[in-house]
Amino acid sequence: MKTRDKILLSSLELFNERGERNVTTNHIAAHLAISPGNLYYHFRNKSDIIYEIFLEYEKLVDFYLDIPEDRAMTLDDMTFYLESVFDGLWSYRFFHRDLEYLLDSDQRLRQDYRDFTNRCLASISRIFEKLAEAGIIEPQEEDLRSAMSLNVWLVITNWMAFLKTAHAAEESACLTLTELKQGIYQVLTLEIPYLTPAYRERVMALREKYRPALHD
Amino acid sequence: MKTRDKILLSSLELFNERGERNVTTNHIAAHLAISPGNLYYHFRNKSDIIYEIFLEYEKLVDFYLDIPEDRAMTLDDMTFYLESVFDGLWSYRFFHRDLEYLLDSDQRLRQDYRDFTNRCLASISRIFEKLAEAGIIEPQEEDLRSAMSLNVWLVITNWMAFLKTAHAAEESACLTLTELKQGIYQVLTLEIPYLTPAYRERVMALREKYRPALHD
DNA sequence: GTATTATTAGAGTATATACTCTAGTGAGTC
DNA sequence: GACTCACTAGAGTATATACTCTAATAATAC
Repeated sequence: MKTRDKILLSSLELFNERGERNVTTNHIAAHLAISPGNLYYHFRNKSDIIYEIFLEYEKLVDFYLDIPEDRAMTLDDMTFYLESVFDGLWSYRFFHRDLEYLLDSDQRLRQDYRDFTNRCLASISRIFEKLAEAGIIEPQEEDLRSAMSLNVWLVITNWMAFLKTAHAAEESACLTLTELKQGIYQVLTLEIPYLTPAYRERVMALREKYRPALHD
Repeated sequence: MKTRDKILLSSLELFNERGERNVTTNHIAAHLAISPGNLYYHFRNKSDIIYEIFLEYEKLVDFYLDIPEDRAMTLDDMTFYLESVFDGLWSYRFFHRDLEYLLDSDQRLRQDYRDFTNRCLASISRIFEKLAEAGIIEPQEEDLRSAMSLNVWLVITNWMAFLKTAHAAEESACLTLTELKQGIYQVLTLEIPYLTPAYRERVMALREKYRPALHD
């Protein structure tokens, strides 16, 4: 594997584990057993590394949230979207943690992230629309749909932060993908009142699968 | 005013303006035109300053979320809770921005914040319960009520972070209390499906007051 | 082979950061 | 006037951080 790619991979790993704030370029170089000079040969600065990682993240989520327009939406589709988005969130979890600081340090990233958010919100809204077309949820006015989409986005992107702060121990590492996916339970909670009678039972059963084991 | 109090006040001001990460103890001292030594005479370290500010924040929110048990809840009460909580969030807005890092650096704070969260969640849940007793919303099972409360908490505590990232310009300073209160619109969106016919119109009208002016 | 280019090591730098240490000052007490 | 004690100044320190510079080595092109 190319050094450049190894740097991106290690950076992501360290950022996720310890938080971007606690990971310096020297740490990254040391972790790879290369020199700082080498790292700076491949990247102009730390922001550039983060920016490239964001581009990967963006690509992944855009791929997941691609909505097929040639057919109706199924419950399986919805499950896939939820699972995928939380997978993506997990893989790039450092990103949302220090988001504000990152955006303040890199205007390119700020603009791109803004566009990214808007695309995600549009996708979520489109998913709601197609779920309604498929008779899974009741159709809603556009106003309500976009406000709901925004709430879904808020719950999704901040679920992990909540989990981390709710944990008693400092070992942030003990957070698991399974726990993260309890976020799906929270998202489905938002949908409950809008479910059609035909699908209510099935969605509730799906939701039950993600119920937190023990609310500590 | 005592130097100690001035330090707390200036710290809060600078933290809110620039973010805790961008404010050093030297900055704080310089801003007050006192020496670093002076600052460290009053506080053992930066964490201690933050911890004391948290205690203030906690006290304020606990005060706001005190729920009178001797009478029924009104719509005005609900409006008061929402307005107050967003006011508190605004006054201590630096806190949620770097929350994870802050909790990692101070175990005392982690434990206290955890308890604080649980109290808030309990209050939100209790508010829902009393809103149901007052016939404003339909009563719900406890399970659903706590999941809903958690969603409300997520929307409230992360609304500002969302606003900051959605803004195109870097001037985070241009964020206003008015914009922040559009978060109330989002919270009320969560309640819509549960409103009783008797109150639906009134709550919807209330919600309309907080509607974002222009969804840019 | 030779020239060129891509890659790497590793020492080094300017600056910042949280925090310490010593030497006071000034207001009140007896 | 001597003493105490809360408070303050300001220089200083150890460490960290992002990043640079030079020189060397490996890979590739001709």
